[in-house]
Amino acid sequence: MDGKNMKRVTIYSVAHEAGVSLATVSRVINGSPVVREDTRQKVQAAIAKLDYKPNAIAQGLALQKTTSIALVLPESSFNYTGKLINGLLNVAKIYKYNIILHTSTAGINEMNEIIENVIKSRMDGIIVYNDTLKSEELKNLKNYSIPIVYLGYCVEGDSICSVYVDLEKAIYEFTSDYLKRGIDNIALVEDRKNPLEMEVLERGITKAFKEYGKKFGNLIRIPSDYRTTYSYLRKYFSNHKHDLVIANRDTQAVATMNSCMENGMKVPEDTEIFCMMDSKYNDIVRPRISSLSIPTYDLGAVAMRIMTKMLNKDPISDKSIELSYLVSLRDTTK
Amino acid sequence: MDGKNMKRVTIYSVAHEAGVSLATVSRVINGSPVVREDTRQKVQAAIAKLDYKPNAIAQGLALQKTTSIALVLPESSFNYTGKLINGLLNVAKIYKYNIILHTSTAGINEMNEIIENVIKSRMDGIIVYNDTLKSEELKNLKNYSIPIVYLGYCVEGDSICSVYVDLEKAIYEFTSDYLKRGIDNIALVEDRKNPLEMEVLERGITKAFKEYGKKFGNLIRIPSDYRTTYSYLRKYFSNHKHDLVIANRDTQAVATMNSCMENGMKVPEDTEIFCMMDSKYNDIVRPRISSLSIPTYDLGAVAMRIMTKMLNKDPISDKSIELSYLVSLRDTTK
DNA sequence: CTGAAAGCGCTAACAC
DNA sequence: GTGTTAGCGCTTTCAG
Repeated sequence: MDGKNMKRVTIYSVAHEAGVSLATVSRVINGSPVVREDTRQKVQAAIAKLDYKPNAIAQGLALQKTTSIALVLPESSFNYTGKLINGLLNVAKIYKYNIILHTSTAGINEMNEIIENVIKSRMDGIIVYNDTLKSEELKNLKNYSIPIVYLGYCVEGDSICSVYVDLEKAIYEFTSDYLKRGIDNIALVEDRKNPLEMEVLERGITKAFKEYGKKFGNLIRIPSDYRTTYSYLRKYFSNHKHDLVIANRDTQAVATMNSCMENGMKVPEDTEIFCMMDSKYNDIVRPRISSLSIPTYDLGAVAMRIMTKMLNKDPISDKSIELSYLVSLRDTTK
Repeated sequence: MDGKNMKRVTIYSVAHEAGVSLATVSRVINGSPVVREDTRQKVQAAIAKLDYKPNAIAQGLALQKTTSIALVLPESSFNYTGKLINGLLNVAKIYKYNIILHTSTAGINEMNEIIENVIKSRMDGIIVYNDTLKSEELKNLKNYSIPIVYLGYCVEGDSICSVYVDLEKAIYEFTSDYLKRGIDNIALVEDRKNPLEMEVLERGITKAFKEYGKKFGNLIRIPSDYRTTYSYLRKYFSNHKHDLVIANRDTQAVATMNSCMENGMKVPEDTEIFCMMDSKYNDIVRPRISSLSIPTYDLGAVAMRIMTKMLNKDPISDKSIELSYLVSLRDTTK
């Protein structure tokens, strides 16, 4: 078959080839039960012969739906959203949905651009991860009454569902356990790239301290003139010492660990280290860093599944789904 | 504005609101220079008033193009394709192209499914990373004369361009340098997940050995009954020793390092370690692993740019673009 | 069970 | 300059 000079093969070509009307062809394409068996055969033969592929664009126009959904992620987040994407894609594949990938840079106002695009392209839905979407933009999106699945936080709303892990509870429980044992020299390393997540973590840890009649004061802020977390921590730990240091991402946890060790501290004997967001590297690096294990794959898979439900207008028992976490204690915990 | 019960706003609505014909509205949307300034104003006012967004699907139908291109990656590859995606997405954004993300599992024959989808959705082009696409499938794709950009290897063809780094040359040069110094106890760790890449590496290293009148024989195969590379290497290095061990991905390099050290070898004194595919973790892990630095971001960016050229039918000076690499020597090299 | 025809929203000749 | 009209490829009443 020579694609180059070939006339486009449309539903008309098939209809003509099979000697039926295009309506009939449409019926067999869509598996309508009314068409007689022998005509179905004829049509299918014609389809095969011409190698006909229904034009999804035209179908989209006629049906007012695109079976495409937009996925918006923070730029450069693939190190920790990789499994999420796999989960999402795998169930999207099952339901025949296409995923259009967008990334947004924190701070830069390109989210509205993305929304514009999503509306113009008539996406059936949009899945947004984390703090990529500010509430004003969210409101903007609501005007178009497009189904939204929010990943990472619990967000309530009309055509919004969310799938998340309660990080506030996680860090609250984790630190409470230390406080109970009288250990309160606990520090939290700032993650400059995820301000919203930081807020959540700080809230959780503060709550734990308050319950024990104490005040949390060891948020290690990384000054903006330091390019990397490591370069600052290296200095910080030369004259600071904590019993437990909690970091958000694996890179920050490793940076913490390296900084401590290079300043002569023993891990975990002198300071324990804990990482909020697990990654495969936590198992690989020595000593292996203890961390929270979050079902990232499931986050994506569940998000996509609930999206299909919204699109099918299926009843949704729970508009916000909380997934549970595990604590994986490894070498950086006593 | 109440999206729910609002009538769809189309080009007709705008035309009516502005008191012009839909052709005129179409002209101002597409920035045609012929329309008079005051009517343009009228139309734009109407567009703003109605919050009209052109339907990209209808445009796609009329223009026979979707401004969408498919990106096919190996499943679970996001750890090392993350920057590539960022590069791709950033230039796609500039040219207003949407990226539809697909993943394919090695071995499983789902590539044809993806191709089917790509054709049905009338993607303008397809960008494929690495060994995701076998030659038979590639031939299949050629029937549809859809522009293809192949990432990772040099592939020649009619409507095919490729962007790649010559890994064979890289490993050839790197090992040659050792051989020149008389060091020939060099081993290569198998990467079960990237068979095609392994072939390339083996070819390069074998060539280097041959040029020095030697034979390369230290390919460390990971038996299939071992779940992880590490679990096997752990055992392997209890009775093997090499001067230099080369691994493909960072995880394998770290696994190698851990295995060596846990078997009492000193790195790099006893054995040096080198990693073919750089990642940010190589800088973080201690000792820091020496590696090849590949311009992953550029791979994506260049691929997308050349794709736009193909789509614009711009003249393309070079259908296959080789990007250069750097060797980053860190702590695992003497 | 099948066909005819209207419509999905937009573009692009072609008139005026 | 602007309007008219014929597609783009498909779905879906509505007849028969």
